Amino acid sequence: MDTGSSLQNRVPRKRRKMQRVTMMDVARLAQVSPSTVSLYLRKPSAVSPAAGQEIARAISTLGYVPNLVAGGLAAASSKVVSIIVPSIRNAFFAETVSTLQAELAAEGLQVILGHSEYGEDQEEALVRTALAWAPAAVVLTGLSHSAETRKLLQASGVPVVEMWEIGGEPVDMAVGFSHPHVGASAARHLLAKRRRSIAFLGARMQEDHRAAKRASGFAEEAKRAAEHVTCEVINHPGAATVEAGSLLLSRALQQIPDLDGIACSNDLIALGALFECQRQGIPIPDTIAVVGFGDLDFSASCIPSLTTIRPSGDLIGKEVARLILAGIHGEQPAGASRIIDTGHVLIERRST
Amino acid sequence: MDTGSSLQNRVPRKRRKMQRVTMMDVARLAQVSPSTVSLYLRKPSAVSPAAGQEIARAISTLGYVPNLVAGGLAAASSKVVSIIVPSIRNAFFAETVSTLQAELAAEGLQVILGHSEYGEDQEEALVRTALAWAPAAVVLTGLSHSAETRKLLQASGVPVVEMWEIGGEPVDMAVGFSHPHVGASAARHLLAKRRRSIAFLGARMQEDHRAAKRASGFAEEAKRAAEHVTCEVINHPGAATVEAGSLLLSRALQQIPDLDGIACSNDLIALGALFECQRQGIPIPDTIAVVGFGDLDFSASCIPSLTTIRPSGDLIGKEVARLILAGIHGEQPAGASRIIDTGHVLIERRST
DNA sequence: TGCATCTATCATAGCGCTACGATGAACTCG
DNA sequence: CGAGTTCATCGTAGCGCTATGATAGATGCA
Repeated sequence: MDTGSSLQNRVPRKRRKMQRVTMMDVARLAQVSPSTVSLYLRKPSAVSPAAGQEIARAISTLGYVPNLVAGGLAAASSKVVSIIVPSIRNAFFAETVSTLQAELAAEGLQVILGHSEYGEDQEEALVRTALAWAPAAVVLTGLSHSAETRKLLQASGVPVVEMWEIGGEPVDMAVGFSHPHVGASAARHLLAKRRRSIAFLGARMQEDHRAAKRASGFAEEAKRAAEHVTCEVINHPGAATVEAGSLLLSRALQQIPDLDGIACSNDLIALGALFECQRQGIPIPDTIAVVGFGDLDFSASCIPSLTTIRPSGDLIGKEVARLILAGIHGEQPAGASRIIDTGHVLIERRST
Repeated sequence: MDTGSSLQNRVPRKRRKMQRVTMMDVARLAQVSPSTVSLYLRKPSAVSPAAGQEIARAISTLGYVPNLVAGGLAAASSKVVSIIVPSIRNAFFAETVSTLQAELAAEGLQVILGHSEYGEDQEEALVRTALAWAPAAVVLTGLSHSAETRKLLQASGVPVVEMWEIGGEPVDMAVGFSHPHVGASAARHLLAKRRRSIAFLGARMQEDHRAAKRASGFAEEAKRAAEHVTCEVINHPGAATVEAGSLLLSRALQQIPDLDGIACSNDLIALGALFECQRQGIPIPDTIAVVGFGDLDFSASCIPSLTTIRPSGDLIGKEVARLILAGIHGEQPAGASRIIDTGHVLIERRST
């Protein structure tokens, strides 16, 4: 209708706000074209020092902040890595996410976080929105996912790293360790300490498949290793907390009166068991030996100090970052190098 | 040069890959225009049931995943909330972030995470990249930021929530509690228990301003409350761990031989102190009363159970989410309602 | 001096989507 | 029965940036 009349040469005819300082503004002030500014931002060496200085000055004068959303769209790859963990409240994953975030941030990558709460459907929804960001990579926890999740990921063509578990076929890449082996290590250690009535105390194993695998590795090793060994697996349906550990120990004592060794699926549970023994006056390790998992903050300092299996969430984070960065820099890991075993270490302390 | 000759009607003349299933593809298959698809995605009720069904079918046939990067650019507001915490390894922040993530995810908002590691410069860099995503909101920890950070945030016009601290002037909104008050509560509790030689055990207080404020609130209350009260603040330069707690307790005993009460800036430190007392055969609370902070997982179950101050990271997360969502839905909180005091609760248990 | 080779810079076409305004068709009602 | 209203749908101009190829100048070499 109106052709943009009157005084203002810039009638706000169309579209939204135009507050933001854009690359155009910087270019105008620095007396260069927008492309040069863009080039300077991505590859400063390709721009003459004079122009570069001018641009830098303009950027700081205007307080320009590049719009990564626009950049991501134009470049068809946003500088984002999507991480999906069961829960960040879990110290294991907190450690991994923390390390991963730090490593990726150093390369200018942002971390987008999601919590699946151990639910496959929830994970699927998270993967869906994750992919909607055209991420540089997607990081998942474990190897168990819904069929739809796998399909989505495969179809997207985005690099995928599954962490904290190996021993199955990953969608793309995997960094972690074998959970059955962890369980087996714990069992072997207890058997070596001449324990014959042992139990695995776990929590939420109906959902936490990895904990369940540690339990079955434990049970199988116990069965294989020797005759006249009693072995039970006891599950607490709620979260893995110190309180759950106390409950589980009481329950184990009811089921196995001559209990002399336990492995816990988590150091929090082990700590709860320690406390419960102290309450009941059961000497550790004399009567019951305790092996934990996780080597958490308190495990070296508690009384008695806790024998535990350290999976190294830190190392997992570092390796995941390495794989992702390698992928971004063009190297396509193939074959066996797509699966990295970070192993586990049994740290013997006073509780066994 | 070449005009796009030969067999292929779609020579890859210009630009990048065009693999992705776009809204155009969906529109084509569903026999509607792209705008209708977009409308359907954002407001299904505005589209006729017939067209909607057709579109839904097309989406699932093609496995279409909308590109939020493009959407964010077009709408000038990406569906992202940037959260910057000192460290996710800290159980407090893990809890808050977890809750916040869950609440925001329910409204279709993604969380982008950054760790400042208690560094103001690092925080500034994080804020800069955070703003580069044109986020729907930015969430920071605490009220202490570099001048440049504040300027950046103010200039951006993005809603900002500072959490885990109130008692100063926020950039925009704040949700948290008063740290000096927490310290004072701890001091009052110890004094009420007739303790007269008390100490505050903290870690990393040169960087963790909030812990430092708890300490000074503690010291001031002790000074104010009564004469002939000895009060020391002892700092461990490293991270707040159980081990640091043991060290700090030993140090406190050296400095104050007749020590009879301590407040710890963190339950991990308190647990370390508990363990150290147990090792040295010091009865708790008879000889030394212990107050913690955080009400962590183990605090109710340890021996003796820990008197502690609960700040409720959960509640903070919920309130932050509420503020953000209100802002997105157009309500602009003003005045006092921009600052929410979540308070703190002292939970008395066996350690005092 | 003439022509090929660099180098620094630029113009421009999208990236995939949303929001705006417009267009008909269907419906209402005096 | 025609003017006004509502409703579903559409066409299209950007959002701010990057990547591509083009264009001048500067330089090299015969």
